[in-house]
Amino acid sequence: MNTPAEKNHNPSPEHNHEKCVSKAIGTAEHLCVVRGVQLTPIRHQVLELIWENHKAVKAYELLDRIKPVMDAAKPATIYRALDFLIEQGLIHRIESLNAFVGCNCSGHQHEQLLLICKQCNEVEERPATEVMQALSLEFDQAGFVVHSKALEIHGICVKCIGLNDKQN
Amino acid sequence: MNTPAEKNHNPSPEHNHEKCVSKAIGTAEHLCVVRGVQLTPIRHQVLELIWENHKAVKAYELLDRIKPVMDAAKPATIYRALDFLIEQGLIHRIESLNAFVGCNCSGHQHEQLLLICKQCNEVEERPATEVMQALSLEFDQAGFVVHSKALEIHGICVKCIGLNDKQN
DNA sequence: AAAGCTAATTTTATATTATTACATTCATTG
DNA sequence: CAATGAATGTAATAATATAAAATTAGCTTT
Ligand SMILES: [Zn+2]
Ligand SMILES: [Zn+2]
Ligand SMILES: [Zn+2]
Ligand SMILES: [Zn+2]
Repeated sequence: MNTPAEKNHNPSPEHNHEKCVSKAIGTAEHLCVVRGVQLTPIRHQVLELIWENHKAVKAYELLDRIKPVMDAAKPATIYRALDFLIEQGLIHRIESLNAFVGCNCSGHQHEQLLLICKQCNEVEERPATEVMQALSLEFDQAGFVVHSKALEIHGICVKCIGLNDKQN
Repeated sequence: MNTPAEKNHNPSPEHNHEKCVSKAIGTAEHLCVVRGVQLTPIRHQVLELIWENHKAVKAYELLDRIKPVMDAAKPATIYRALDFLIEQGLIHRIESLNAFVGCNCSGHQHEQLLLICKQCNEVEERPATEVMQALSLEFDQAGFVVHSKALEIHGICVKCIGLNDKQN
């Protein structure tokens, strides 16, 4: 496979991804202890796979990737782990892609604006405070009581624009 | 079937739905002529089914509902019609539900805020100008070039809140 | 009218995503 | 240790969506 999404495999040098991972896993472990829920080996495994990079990843991709380690894995295995991680706010489900991505705001305000790059498939999470405020006003005006939000934007991220420009 | 989503089947008296339908179908016919594209019988049929109400409707529900009239209908029949209607901006796809709803801003600005009621399943489209402006700023700050937006809010609509309150 | 072209449709098959149900195992605690 | 509830294993299937090839219908050109 060599789709556009697979290009740019190496993160930019100034991005220390090991740090991202250790922070995310550390936070997850801590939160689960605090909350008295179990970050079991399967759940831990899935969370690590999701955090291999900042790209949106599909459930069945995760299944394929976990099989070498856990031969018994079935769809339900993955979906159950994903459900748990979503409940605990450790990952986001991207509705418009049927895909998942690690959340790096875990524990704080969780419904962020997701900027999803069509070219590198990376997802940037943004608090977008002004947007959220404008949304609140809108809900008040409409008399609408919010339970959950999916705010997903598709386009080209700043890194890919830079790369594209260089190529010309 | 008698899920919560099927309650409130009668639109409020002040809502003349025939008017909604005739406006939507009229606009669609007009736009297709202007654009030199064909609103074929199948596409027209599907658009009418979608406009039976303001609720989100699933592709396979449409398939079931169109079969009595068009026995030959298959998934591809529906999905092609839906693709066409989406391309022409005549309906919205609701990513977080895998469902569809008529668009009543057809021809104008198309990416609106969708307020989706969990109780009655109706979808309200709102231009939400302030939100859109705040979003634009956010994209500029992020250096992100937008191709498309999915702005979907789930909760309880003002009508259902009213009904719920009366019941207490 | 016949041939050629294009958009739309039909048909069959299959891919992808997600859930259900039930049996079993594991961890915790009384 | 036994009871309990949480988590996992396993199989089957449901729900959503697309691919590909053959056919048809409506035009255009000759
Ligand atoms: Zn990173
Ligand atoms: Zn990118
Ligand atoms: Zn109406
Ligand atoms: Zn409602």
